[in-house]
Amino acid sequence: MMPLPNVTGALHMGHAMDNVMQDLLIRWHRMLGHDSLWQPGTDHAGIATQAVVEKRLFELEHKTRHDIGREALVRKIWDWKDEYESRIVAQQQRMGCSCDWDRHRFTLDAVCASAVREAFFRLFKDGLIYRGVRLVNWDCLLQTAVSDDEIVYENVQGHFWHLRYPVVDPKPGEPTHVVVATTRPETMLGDTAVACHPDPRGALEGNEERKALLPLLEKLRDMAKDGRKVMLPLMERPIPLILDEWAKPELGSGCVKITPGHDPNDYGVYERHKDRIGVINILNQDGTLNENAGPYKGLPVMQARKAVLKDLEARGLIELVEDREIPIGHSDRSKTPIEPYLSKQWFVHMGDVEGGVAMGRGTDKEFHTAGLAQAAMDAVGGTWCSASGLRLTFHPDHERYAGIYLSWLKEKRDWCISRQLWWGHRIPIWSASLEAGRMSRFTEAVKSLPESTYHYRVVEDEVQLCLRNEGAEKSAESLLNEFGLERSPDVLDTWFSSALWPFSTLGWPDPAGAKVREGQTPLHDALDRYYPGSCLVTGRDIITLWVARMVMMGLYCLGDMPFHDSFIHANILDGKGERMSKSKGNGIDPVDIIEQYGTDALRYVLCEMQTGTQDIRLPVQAVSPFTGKLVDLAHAKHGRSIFTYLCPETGNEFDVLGTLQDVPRAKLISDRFEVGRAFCTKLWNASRFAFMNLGDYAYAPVSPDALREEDRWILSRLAATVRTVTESLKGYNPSAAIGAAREFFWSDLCDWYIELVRPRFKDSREAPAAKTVLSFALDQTLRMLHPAVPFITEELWEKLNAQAPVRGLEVPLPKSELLIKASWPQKLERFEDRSIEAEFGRLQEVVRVIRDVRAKYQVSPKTQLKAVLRSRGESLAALTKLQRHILSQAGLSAVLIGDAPVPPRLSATAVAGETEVFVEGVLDPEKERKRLDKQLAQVRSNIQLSERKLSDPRFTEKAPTAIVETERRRLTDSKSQLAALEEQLKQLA
RNA sequence: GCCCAGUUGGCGCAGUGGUAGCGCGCUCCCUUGACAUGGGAGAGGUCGUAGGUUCAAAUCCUACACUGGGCACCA
Repeated sequence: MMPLPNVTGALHMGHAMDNVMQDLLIRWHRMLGHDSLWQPGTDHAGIATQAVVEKRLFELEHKTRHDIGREALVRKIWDWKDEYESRIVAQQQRMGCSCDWDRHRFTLDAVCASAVREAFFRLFKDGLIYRGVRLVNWDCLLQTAVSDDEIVYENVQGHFWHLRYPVVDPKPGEPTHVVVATTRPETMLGDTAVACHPDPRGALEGNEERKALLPLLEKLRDMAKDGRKVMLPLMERPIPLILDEWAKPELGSGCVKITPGHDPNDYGVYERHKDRIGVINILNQDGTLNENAGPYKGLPVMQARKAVLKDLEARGLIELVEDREIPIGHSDRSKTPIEPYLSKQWFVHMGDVEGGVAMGRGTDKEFHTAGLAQAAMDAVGGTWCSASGLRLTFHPDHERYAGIYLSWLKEKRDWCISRQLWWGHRIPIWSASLEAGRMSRFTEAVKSLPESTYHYRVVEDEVQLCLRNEGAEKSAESLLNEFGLERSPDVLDTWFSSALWPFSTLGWPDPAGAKVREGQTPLHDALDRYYPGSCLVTGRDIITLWVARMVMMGLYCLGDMPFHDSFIHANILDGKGERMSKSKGNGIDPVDIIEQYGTDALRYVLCEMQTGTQDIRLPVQAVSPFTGKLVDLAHAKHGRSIFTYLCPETGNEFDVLGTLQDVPRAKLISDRFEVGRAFCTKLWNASRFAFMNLGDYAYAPVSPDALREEDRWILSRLAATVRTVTESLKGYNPSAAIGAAREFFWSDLCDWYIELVRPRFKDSREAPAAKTVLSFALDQTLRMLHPAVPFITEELWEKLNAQAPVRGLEVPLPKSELLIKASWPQKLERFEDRSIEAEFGRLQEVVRVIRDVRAKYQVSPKTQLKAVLRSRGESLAALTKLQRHILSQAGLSAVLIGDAPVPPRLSATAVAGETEVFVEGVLDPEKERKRLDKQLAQVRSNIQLSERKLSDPRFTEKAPTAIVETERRRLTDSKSQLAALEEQLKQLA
């Protein structure tokens, strides 16, 4: 399942990472022959989208949603959705996402809507959805409840006011005032009590500093026991002193004002003292004060605060004002401060339930659990697994991500699912307050509805009727009218529908009857075939909001996991380490990268960056609209605003958000993607070379003995690479996979094999085997790279098919016209050959040493040199065998190899492992001495290290023998190197 | 406040007990028919700090510092 992007706006690099990781996996699995579905879609994103559209409506037309009404606003949001959904799909398609596009879904599609309806119905019937009066987080601008997850805390410079509440009729020896402190003084208008601790002495045990307060607190405790009151100033309302442990003697004055209507903790206090104190709501939905605020009615919160303070000041009731940094919850969407607000909302019961909860009721996977949250907790780690044997594993660091998941779930806090919005799935509840007679007539009449299409609950005098689907709505029409039942105007939290995404998209609860859009693939067996799914790919910020809820709802509705793997990829940060986002002006549109560097370059680099749990810093550059050059935003100077920068060359100002009319817009990109472009170019050119040389290649089986050393070497390297790439993908490590493929392709195939094999193409006896191996290696390379860089590999595949239609070694490989449908490389273990790789390692070492001599002496590559190699053991054998390659790769006209050859008198010398290299005819004693000195220093320090180790009996006794052996060998090698170098230095002198 | 990560060459990152790697950037050399968006060679790191465990620590443990994240709370 694709993590459905919000239709709030276009995709940025974070989404690109998410989508590319999914495409990498889906293409790989497709090549492995797995039955694969990648279900694409978009999310209506309730509050987020409505907020964006409302904001624009106000900016452009100076209207609020109330000015234009529900229908008109919803129409505008649909327009917005259409625009951005098509833009998102276009972005994803340009990124090469190989989704099942004919199954694209939107969370408000009919298919999804029926799942939402069904899930809601079941939860309601099971008593897991209820309506309650609760203190919720209220967004005064959008005028809706928001969940805890939609709040961001920001530290704001504020004050801490200490207020004095007069005691009603103080007796002698009693305080005349009680001091309470608050950061929100206006809430005092809604105070219904002042609390102090029932046992201040116990609470202050061991707290010497605060002991002085004890007499006062004990006095207040006694007064509270006595039922005494204080006078709430301004409102002139007597309110009781109560005893509650919420009052912390170690803080402030030790007493606390209780405002149950506007503080979650105080609401808790209210619930414990319902018999004595009440709840007063002083706010209107728009954040102004209501009639309960008396003279302050109509004022917005901040103005009311000033007025209240002024009046308290005038009465001398402010004891102290402290400056203080206060974390204030802001609505993530409107960015305005959240007000705790008492209102009726719908909740999903997350905690344990008496008698437990039946999960997947009616399916063959049905099981029982203590509660919804508990079921989701059990699904990760532990011994639980579903009836089909599944549980959830996070990748690449299960413990870490499971920790985040669990720490959130274990709170088991009820989930507020109602939103006072117009954009979303409307809650399928019809309700009315009925007096007793009508209520009993209703309960009779409702029985006429088709059984199992409805469920109702009576709470006090209110009936709450849930209708299962649109059919049920039709049959209930007259009943609804008769009793005046009205549908809730609220819509569901957007996460409610996304929690169902893994099966709502597949037609649950009725795949056969599911109404898909015109031209889309009908669902039929889709649910059986693709649920449970296998893997969910997402970022870690979504683990709680979405992953946990999908698990919960999947288990509840179908009795099984929506997926068993969750791949958590890195977040993309900018050059300063800040999260990338459009609104911050550091967001990169993947399409801009694609235009600059190409899709495959984008994908290649994203894969390379996805290493593990490490977030990725992606330095962002603007393309200067004046010079076309890149300007690094981490170091550029700002212009007039934080979204404008100065072009360092021209000094002109440009804008990265594109909101300022008079300032030119600059595109944002990152030169980090150059690597990807270079890789693709190299791949293209190397393939071109192969095509040129394959010429009239026709496949003929090649027996292993027809292979030359370099053929066996490259096949061995290829075999190891296929293994590494496959294992890395299995372990959700794209970086390791692409790294291994790159290393093979570039460093082995291009830098060595192609160079070694080049001469053979001109030799008719040598050419066939070389062509067979080259075409095979290229074939396998393209397959391995395809999931990461699909476009260029597909193009090259077509050309390869034209040039060498049949490829293979001992047997021909099955043909595939398209690479996307070709199979993943088979294991090539039979070619893994450590000894040939070791031999080539020695060859490469020697060649490098000779090239180094050339570089140091600035000998032109055209100049052919002569060399003498003094070697022994395996090195001697390998070098002798590979002599022709030494000649061609080091640019030698002659080479003499032996265990005791006579070194030329005047020669540059070097040591490569067990081999001494003498390059004839080039010698500058000064330079030579420097080179040898440097090598000597290295060898000496190695010897010192080894000797120190070996002379320590603790090492030789305690370390594993293999390690000690290696160390001994290292020392012998180093010593013979030392001797050789010293000998060479002596020759110079 | 609690918890979890990260800290490795100028930059971005690998490396989880046995003498530090990759890519970019940098320096030098090279336009030889795949490729200068390239090739060859090279310089550059006492692995955040301080202790500890171990024959041996970038790697394990403890503390601290900084950065990021999660959770809770904030009269």
